[in-house]
Amino acid sequence: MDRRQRKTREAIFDAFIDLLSEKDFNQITVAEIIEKADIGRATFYAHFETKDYLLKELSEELFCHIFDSVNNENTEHRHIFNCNEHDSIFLHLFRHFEKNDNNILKLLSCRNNELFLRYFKTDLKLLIKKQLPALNYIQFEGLPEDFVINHISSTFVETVKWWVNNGMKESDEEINEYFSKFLHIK
Amino acid sequence: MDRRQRKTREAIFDAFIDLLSEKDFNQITVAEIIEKADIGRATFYAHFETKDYLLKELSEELFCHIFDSVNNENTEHRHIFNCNEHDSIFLHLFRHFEKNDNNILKLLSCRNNELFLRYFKTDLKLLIKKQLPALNYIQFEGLPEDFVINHISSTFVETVKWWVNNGMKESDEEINEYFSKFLHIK
DNA sequence: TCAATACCGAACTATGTGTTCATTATTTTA
DNA sequence: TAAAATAATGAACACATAGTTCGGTATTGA
Repeated sequence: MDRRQRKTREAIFDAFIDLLSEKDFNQITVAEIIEKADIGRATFYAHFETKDYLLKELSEELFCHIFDSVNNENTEHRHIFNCNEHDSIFLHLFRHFEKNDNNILKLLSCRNNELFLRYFKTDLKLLIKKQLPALNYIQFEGLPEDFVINHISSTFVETVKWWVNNGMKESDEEINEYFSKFLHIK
Repeated sequence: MDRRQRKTREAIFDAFIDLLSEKDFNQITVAEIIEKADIGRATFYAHFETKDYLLKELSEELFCHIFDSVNNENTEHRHIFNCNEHDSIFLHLFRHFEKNDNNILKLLSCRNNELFLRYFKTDLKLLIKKQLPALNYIQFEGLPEDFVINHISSTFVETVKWWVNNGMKESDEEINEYFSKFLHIK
């Protein structure tokens, strides 16, 4: 990818994230984005068809390495996040969030960002579906699998939202305990 | 209220509900609403400041009697819905939904209607908060009350959404069983 | 060096929002 | 039932935002 393209793309993402933490997605205009990113109007539309696609691509970029790190879990990763192979994927995710190494938290917690949350849940469900056999959800036996996955995913997202919106006073282990209590695991 | 006002208001609500089951809230224009409702533009704005307020007032109207019937539960109500005083409030709500006596189901299940769901959850939380002592949530002891209430409310909404979007094949008792399994009650 | 291409910027069309106001129709009340 | 009050009409209006177009300029990669 051309360096100019990379720079422009990055500038748009940065401006957009800034604006998203200030106001609702629907209230953000393209004019504001390009002004903050300091690029031309035509340039914006050369990169993103609409504001919706911008959010979609930003989401994918943000989710990419956080989900990948859980999927392709390896020794290096476990060392960085100080966890062992028996920790649940959810604790891994909470750890990632607490480290706040990217802008994902800012977006997960801001008001009126349901579209972003929907994208997050979609990816999270795929992850849960893959890991489902590893988790012992005997207490949900008899319920349709997609129903259970949706429940776990929703509960996780709601837990993160509550956590962030309450100032993240709890540690990653604590909030994982809370979450586990809801799902009755371990 | 003037009969003309009532008629106009009703026409707007009906047109709006129709459009909401066709497309996203954000994609609906005032022009479409007034065309379907067959009223003038100025009339619309005489009734509702914005499209957002329209949704808010519609929501309140729809929620009003469903939540009231649970709150001011009496013999007549129990007779109509064939339930006894020990049934949980959630079973009551599932019963209401299965009867589908108003348009609430249409709106709860349609895509991209997060604003409506947020209003619903807000009212539902108040109801749950009131009923919380009656329910025995010992398994959630140690967790902040608002966190627990949010969890119950979210789980209920997700259950209803899944139920409706899967064709409501389950009976009200069955879906209430599913829901109870998630919350580990009874 | 040079061809490709990304950016610029300004103008333009199109669409939707919300307001205004004089006129007409309906309802309320005295 | 007549008069006053109120609601609806419809068309025009100003305004904001979206998304496009295009000739000129700057940057890049080979």
